[in-house]
Amino acid sequence: MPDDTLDETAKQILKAASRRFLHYGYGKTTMSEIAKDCNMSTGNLYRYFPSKLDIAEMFVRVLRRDQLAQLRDIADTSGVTPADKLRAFLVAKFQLAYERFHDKPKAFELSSSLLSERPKIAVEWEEMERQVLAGILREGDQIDAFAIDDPDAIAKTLLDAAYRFTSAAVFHEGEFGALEAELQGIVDLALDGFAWRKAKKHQMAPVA
Amino acid sequence: MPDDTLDETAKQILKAASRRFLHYGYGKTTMSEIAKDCNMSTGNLYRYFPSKLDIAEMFVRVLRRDQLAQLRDIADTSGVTPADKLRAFLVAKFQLAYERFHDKPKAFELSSSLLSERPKIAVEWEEMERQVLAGILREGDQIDAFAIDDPDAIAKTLLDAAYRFTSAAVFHEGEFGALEAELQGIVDLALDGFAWRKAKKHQMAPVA
DNA sequence: CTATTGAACGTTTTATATAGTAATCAGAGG
DNA sequence: CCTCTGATTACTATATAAAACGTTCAATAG
Repeated sequence: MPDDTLDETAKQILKAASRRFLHYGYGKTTMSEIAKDCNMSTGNLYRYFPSKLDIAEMFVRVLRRDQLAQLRDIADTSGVTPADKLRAFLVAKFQLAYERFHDKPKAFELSSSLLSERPKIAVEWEEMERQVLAGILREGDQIDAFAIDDPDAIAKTLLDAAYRFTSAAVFHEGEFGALEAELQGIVDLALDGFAWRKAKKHQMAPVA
Repeated sequence: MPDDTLDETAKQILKAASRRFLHYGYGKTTMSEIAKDCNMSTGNLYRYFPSKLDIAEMFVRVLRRDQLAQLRDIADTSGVTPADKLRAFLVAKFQLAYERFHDKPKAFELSSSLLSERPKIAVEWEEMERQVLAGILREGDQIDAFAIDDPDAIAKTLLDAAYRFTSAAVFHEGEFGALEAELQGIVDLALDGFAWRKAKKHQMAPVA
């Protein structure tokens, strides 16, 4: 959504700002540089964005929209078991956090600056990602792969359990492969937990 | 161990420093203040501790020794199922981290300062705690409550899964009760995972 | 010889002055 | 009217000077 409701001038500003944000970082990019890149005055920038931070927010929103789309793709792929989707979802989320921290330091700095000033945005994203994960769980319940009462609560639990590997705020030390293996250990255990709950449900049903 | 190998003068220094660390924080405590409290010169402090940071390290070691003892007590209690021990262990670890962050800001600052300069100490403590948890798992395996191949690896997985709630480095927002409930959700799922593995093992055994 | 001192040293932290920046707004241009 | 400007303002960050700090060590005391 973010991109499309903007007029041409706003897009131009966003593009110029994005280039500088990625190259020099948020703190080292000035409004007058952005204005100069667009051949306009600093004052005019404020006709299109309320503040510098709002330009950054729009930029990060675009990035995150793409990442969320990636996670949705995983959830919507047909011919994959819910268990594999769950696994793929968490590994992809880990991979995104890992890359952001290790390979894209400027984007990481930008995200950090933004989220420290606008914490609600993080909550909003977490909520959206949780819904995608809850969708996978719900599908698993319907297909009878899992037995899940409250998909949203379980999604929260899974995200908590994977937090160490999926939160960009946590420092990721160690090799990618080693960290991924540890995450897989968590996923394995969770899937076995689901298997047990499913078995228990089927066993109980006739009794009740 | 830390406390006992020290002579009287060193204990006196440690005591004076501890009082100031807890009251004013590590950064706002100076070596000359500690010296004055002990009626000695700054230079003499260095006959008993190599540096200010080493005084802090000794102080925190004493704190942590008590906390580790608390966790060992949980593991060594008789008449409690391994599952309940596991739960109690993780909840206690969460509670310690929560208190350190919320109720003892100076101790938290001290820990942070120390661990940023001496990261190996954190690794050392994690290792010790993991061994205690692995002991609980091993007991569970022997009693046949769990089916666990590699207790140490599984302990690592559990600590990873609980990381969000047990790492002092992670900002704990929200009420204690709500956070504990989320942690319990993780423990529940993990225990169900163990139950499944146990069931699977018994089912497989006759076949092989 | 051992235990202690306190001035001296190099570094870090803090206080202050300076420069630069984000955001505003009265007015120019179309 | 509506769009845009750039000098102005209040604030923030950077650079510089001053104070404080951790640490050392030659000298002193017992």
